[in-house]
Amino acid sequence: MHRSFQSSTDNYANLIETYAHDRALKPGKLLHAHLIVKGLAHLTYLATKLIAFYTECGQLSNARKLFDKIPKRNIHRWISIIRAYTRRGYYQEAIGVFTEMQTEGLGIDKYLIPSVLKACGHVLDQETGKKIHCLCVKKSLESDAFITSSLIDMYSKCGQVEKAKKVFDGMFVKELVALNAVVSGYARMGIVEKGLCLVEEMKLIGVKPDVVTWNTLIAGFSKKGDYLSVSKVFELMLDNGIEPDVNFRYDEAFDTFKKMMKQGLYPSSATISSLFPACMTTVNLKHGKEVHGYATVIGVVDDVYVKSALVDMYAKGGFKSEARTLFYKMSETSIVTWNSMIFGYSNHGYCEEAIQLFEQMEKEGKKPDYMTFIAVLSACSHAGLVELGKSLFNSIQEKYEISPRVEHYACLVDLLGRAGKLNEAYDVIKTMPMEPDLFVWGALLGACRNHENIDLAELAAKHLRELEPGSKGNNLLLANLYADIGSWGNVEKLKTMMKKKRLRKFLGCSWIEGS
DNA sequence: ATCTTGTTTC
Repeated sequence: MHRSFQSSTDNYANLIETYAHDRALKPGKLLHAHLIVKGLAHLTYLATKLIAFYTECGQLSNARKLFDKIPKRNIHRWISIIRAYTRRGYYQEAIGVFTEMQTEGLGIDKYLIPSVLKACGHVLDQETGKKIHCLCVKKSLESDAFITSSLIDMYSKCGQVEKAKKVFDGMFVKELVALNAVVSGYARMGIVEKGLCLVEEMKLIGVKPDVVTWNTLIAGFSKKGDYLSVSKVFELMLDNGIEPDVNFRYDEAFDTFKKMMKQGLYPSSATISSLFPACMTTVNLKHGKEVHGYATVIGVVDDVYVKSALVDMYAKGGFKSEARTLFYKMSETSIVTWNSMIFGYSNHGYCEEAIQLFEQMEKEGKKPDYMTFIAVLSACSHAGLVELGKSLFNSIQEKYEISPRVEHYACLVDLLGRAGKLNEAYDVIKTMPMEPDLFVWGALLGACRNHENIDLAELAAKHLRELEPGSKGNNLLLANLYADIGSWGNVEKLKTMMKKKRLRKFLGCSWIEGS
């Protein structure tokens, strides 16, 4: 190949990458046309870049068309489209293409497997994940650190933390990323202590935890409301010194947080990137702004994690304009940020805006994920938009090819229940493809109280007692319902039953800010 | 050379 030819294709490739990065659809299409005229568009090297470009712009059918033009046995085309899909969150599609590739008998590529496993983890596709695990064992790829870390992450995300741990135990050199993935699995299952133990254990053999490790632990303990452990982790973090990957003044940042925590201001929703639990769900804008200022001063405010956490903080607190300003100023958006905004709108009664933002995502070719639908369905629920909610629920699978999770069914039951369609809600529960969890029955019970349906309420309460034997809250809800309709005998019966079972009221943690 | 971990929940 001529040198000049080579360098001109390289230039084209770089240009396509730039357009992909900027999601500059029009210039990219023009360049594509130019390449066709020049007779260069068929080159695999450029075609694979164009596939990534179209995927990045949300133009899936164009990406697929190009993909179909490259000869089937060319491995680069498979790698390029699967990676592009995974990057943009088209996980189901990525898995689909991978399956296609297996059908073609092309075997597995060690650089491709991590992307596919990532996709499996995101859509909870354990079945494909396990198959890939088997293939990796067959091809002796389990010793590859990237593959092992990805396997661990996949099991961890699918709720199989013990399996993740087993793979981790088999690792010859313990990778930090793999450790973090296991810890995150423990956190997800609510057994963060195990994660902390593992971290301590790994420190003994020279694996140094990093920012991600600490954030995962803090997030895990915060979610459980175990603030004592949160401070313990903070102390540990200080003792260990953080690997400085960003150049700023850790000491001052932590002094502030330590001071805040001494005052009882614990971060209750875990946050941020390079050390910034920018915190507080019980939104205290004063401290939040302080942390925001801090992040600005030390120059981490543009970090996507930091900014997402800030948007979330403002959105949670109902500080609409602050959240919105930050959101629209973000150069790099993450699906989490969109979701936080939609939740923020929805939880503060701006349901119309929540739905509008969802529609805007669509316009911008941003693929919603399962969390987006929880957010937008709860907006419909609050606004009483039953029909819209139902059609959105159906679109999850049909249009977006995301498998509805138990959370979505809980939203649907809530939507129908609030609207008084209790029987329809119960039908959903009877026909849903997975076991209803406590949020599903909880939604039904709540609706039963508002719409005074004793039979269904008793049924829901029965299931809740089985799912959550230690809790008193659901029985209280039922007792309130009995009281509402004046069924005092039943109230007494329930009280006796609760006494017998010694159901103690949970001690609630609440934090009220002193002015 | 390409690939993996941390932010959002009814």
